[in-house]
Amino acid sequence: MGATWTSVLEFALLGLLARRPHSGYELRRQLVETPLKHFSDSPGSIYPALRRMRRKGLITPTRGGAASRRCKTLFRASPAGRKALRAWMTQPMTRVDIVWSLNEMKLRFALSEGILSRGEILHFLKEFEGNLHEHIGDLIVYHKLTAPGMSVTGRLALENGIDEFRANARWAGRARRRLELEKPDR
Amino acid sequence: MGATWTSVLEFALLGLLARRPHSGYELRRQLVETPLKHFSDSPGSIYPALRRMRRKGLITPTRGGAASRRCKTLFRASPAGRKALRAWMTQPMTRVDIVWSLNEMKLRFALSEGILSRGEILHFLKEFEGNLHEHIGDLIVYHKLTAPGMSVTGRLALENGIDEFRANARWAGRARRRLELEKPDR
DNA sequence: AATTTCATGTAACCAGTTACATGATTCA
DNA sequence: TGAATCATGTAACTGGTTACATGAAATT
Repeated sequence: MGATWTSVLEFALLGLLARRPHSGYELRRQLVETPLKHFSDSPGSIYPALRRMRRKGLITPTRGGAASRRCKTLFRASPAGRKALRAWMTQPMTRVDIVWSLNEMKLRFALSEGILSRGEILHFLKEFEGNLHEHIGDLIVYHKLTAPGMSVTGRLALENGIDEFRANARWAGRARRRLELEKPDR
Repeated sequence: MGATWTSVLEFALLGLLARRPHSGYELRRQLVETPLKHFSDSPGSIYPALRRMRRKGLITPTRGGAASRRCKTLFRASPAGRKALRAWMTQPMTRVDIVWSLNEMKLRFALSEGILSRGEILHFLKEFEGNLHEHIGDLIVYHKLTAPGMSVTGRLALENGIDEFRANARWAGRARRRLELEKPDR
């Protein structure tokens, strides 16, 4: 009871709505035009999600001034919505998240600017990198143990997974260093 | 009508059953213990999937000899199942698949040994690599065009995507070269 | 006037998740 | 005997997909 579940799609929408108000249509466009991190472009996912979020009090409808006579309903993140967004973004990351929710973790990062502090974003990257390295270590052990008995394509697929996680770890390191350099204070 | 849809999970199970008979429990274990490519370990996904596959004639129950008195029902891929598996694995790959079904493509590859010929597997890798390079090209263009207006974390997330696809492309090249070298004939 | 784009919905469906439930077999 | 593992199920739920449907505003 009371523990209202919020889906990843809802957080994605909430993240966009925390920056500035959007209509359902605009949100849909944003999601579709991003070449990464895919959600379906069908209205059948966005509009029901918006209704759910509204019921939960995460977003509130807004009148968009005289911007254009189209856009019937603009939404913005409510204070409760921002709070929920922050809570989602600052959840401690576990090994399980790396394996099962990698994309969700990346989404958290992608939307974090303006919501989290520089320090919190850096902390996220450190956690991300650490968990990735641990998981890569496990994968290498698993590879050593089981590769001999595997099919060649199975083994290659496993190596692909290791490569991918390594690319992520390297990226996290680079991203962290870049963030540490730029905006040196404040 | 007649166009029986088969989910990715079902193909994963079918791929395992094409190698050798398994019980539902064994399949579940196989899926869970693989550190990559995740499906849930709950019986609520495997057993209904097996029933669906059985209805479709993709698998047939088998008596596992006197291996052990446990395992009540072993399944194996039927000829129709093998045919469906081959058809799935040899589907031409599109750019869309790279973006929306990357994991499915990898699963196709991982299970392909013993089902596809060496030439077909190599062809898959070439298609994979080609599509990845095209997509990476698009992402770089998109990055150049939109990066200035993006948030730093958004831009970094996009770069993460590019890195990941690049890692996949490099892997595909290495895998292809390895397969071309070993087993030099036959 | 016709077409395209903007803009929002909803109804049906379905696979996968969660949780609950059961019973047999092996092991301590 | 009791616990852990093997082994298979099912009922309820839910979010996302597909497809259908509508209408207004802008563009041609």
